[in-house]
Amino acid sequence: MATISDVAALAGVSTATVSRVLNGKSTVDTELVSRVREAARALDYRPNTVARNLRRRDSSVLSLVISDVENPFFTAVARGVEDTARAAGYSVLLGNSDEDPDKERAYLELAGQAQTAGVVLSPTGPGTALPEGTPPVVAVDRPLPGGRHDAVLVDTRSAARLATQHLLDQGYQRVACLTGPPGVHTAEDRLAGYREALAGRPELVRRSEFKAAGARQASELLFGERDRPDAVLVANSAMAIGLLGTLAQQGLRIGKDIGVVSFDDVPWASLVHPALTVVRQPAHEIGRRAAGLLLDRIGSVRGEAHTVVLAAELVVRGSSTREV
Amino acid sequence: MATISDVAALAGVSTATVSRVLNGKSTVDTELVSRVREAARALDYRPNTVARNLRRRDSSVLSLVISDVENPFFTAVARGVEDTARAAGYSVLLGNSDEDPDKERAYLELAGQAQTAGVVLSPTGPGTALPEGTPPVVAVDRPLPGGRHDAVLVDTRSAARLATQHLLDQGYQRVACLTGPPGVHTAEDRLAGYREALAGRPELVRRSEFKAAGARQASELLFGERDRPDAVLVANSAMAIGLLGTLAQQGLRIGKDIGVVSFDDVPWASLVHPALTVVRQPAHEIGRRAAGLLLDRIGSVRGEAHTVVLAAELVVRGSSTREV
DNA sequence: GCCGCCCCAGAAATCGATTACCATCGGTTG
DNA sequence: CAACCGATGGTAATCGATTTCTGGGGCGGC
Repeated sequence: MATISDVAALAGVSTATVSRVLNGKSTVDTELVSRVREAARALDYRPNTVARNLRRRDSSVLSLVISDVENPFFTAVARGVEDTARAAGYSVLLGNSDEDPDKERAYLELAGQAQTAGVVLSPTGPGTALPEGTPPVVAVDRPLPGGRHDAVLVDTRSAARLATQHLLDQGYQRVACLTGPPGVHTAEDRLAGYREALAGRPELVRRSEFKAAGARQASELLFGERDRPDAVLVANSAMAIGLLGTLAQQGLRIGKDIGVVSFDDVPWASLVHPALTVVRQPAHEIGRRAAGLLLDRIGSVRGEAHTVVLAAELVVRGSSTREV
Repeated sequence: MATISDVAALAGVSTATVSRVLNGKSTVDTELVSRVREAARALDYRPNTVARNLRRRDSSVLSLVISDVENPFFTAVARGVEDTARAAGYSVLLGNSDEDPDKERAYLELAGQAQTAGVVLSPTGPGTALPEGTPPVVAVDRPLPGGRHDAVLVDTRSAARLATQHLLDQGYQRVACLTGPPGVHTAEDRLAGYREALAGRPELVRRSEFKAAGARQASELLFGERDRPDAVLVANSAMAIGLLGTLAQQGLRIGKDIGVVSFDDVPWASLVHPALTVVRQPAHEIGRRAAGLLLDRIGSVRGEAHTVVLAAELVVRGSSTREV
């Protein structure tokens, strides 16, 4: 790879001039400008971003650290982040923390040490701490403890309340909630909304990881018991897969014997029969807003932390409507 | 952030000694070792990886450039890459080319300029060229033109042939193939396998992007025509969503009126009714093998290009079996 | 005609690490 | 006893860019 010195030598100027021409920072004689451009083209010169970042002490790369790349919600968020970042001339480097605080920490360290300009982060849990030297952070989906950082969240509690209320309105009597691990903010929030809607009725709560396998196990236990629910609110799409597997195995007719509402409007939600009622979260917009906040923050470090809360939408389909 | 000079000053030694202690490259007096370690701890020192990479002219980061983060196949590949990379002490930076050659090129440039140690790439198409300065590359899913690079592929052609044969064996007469855009290797390969199985029977081929919307349109046209197929081989899971949507709309009973086999064993394949027959590709293993090859290549640049071809498996479920 | 100012471009410092090279010291060998 | 050797640690070069500093030349004002 050609370096800036090679270009300077070929053009017969100093490296300072080459840099000035290529960055357009200062006026340079047009004759020299064309000599430099010519030389750069001839050598197929590309600036070494490592050297540039070292000197400039920043870079035009955003880190995106998400808790599960295999979750369609987060990949949609990732798309949103990428779209606005690219529009602003930034690239996005994606790390998958896999809900593991150690991996998360490793990626955050990398984000700081590699001098990325900022981080969009979906924190694994309440224990998430930012290593020293971490650039500006915007939390998505879940807030960071301390509340000193920008965040883009969804009013998932209201959504859970409305979804539960909807099941009750449809005549389901005994609504269960299958939510995520204790301490995970979204899991607790959805549970809280569920409880609000129950308004004193007896609750029926099970927890598992935000994965299909865990939800499968949890729901098998739930439906193996005497006092079965006749409806379930399930906290994400992967868990819905586990739940629906169990229901099929048990021979329960969804929408009749059992009502189901899931979080996240995945593409296949309309393909199962009956189609799945879901809480649709504006995943793409979450990503776009988060990237927007982050770019603002990078532009000027000052200012209060902003928290944006977006609304979720209940999309009613067959899985929750009693076919009378 | 503390720098190596701060540590050196606090420990009363030179930066060279600090570096030697922290990298264990050379023997250093135990007294100095402990002073340095103490100082590093006291200052919460973390080496600046940008500076380190500049000097060492490499890094322990792998780039992963995939063509669609929202495609479960590629996210599973990504998990595989990440798993082996992390085990070897590497981090993974993920870029989403979104099947767009320009974005792909931008990420490849970044991979080279940021001095990542290597790239795992699913090329967007036959036009993919590697910019000068690109580190070692392993292609996944689709080969790179020229054949001078390592690759991990799937024998998707045989799989397509077997899948088509399976549909014919089940008594379907008029099997269509809904595949990806012209020139995309996997699209062509699957089409070729389909044609092999047809063995001269009249073919019925439609193409669209590897996305649900395109497949939906294409299949609406396909089923709007006079001479409809009675079975379809569809080239990926996103396209299957579009196809299944059309079939439901048309009131066709899957597995009876119409047989369906899709590529990619997504989690929801068993949840639709009837369950979807699929070609299961070993996505996670593809990622692991690709990262393995890449790490080998990074270790020693010499050697022939290796191409690993993995087998895919036909998983027969209800969507392709005539319920007699 | 002289002084000061501005503009431009080169020289050199800088970012923060690694590492080639050299100096010192204690001990061993011929 | 001189020459040598290995271990150790400091000095300074280096990676490849950006940016500050500096100096020379041209031009306007007095």
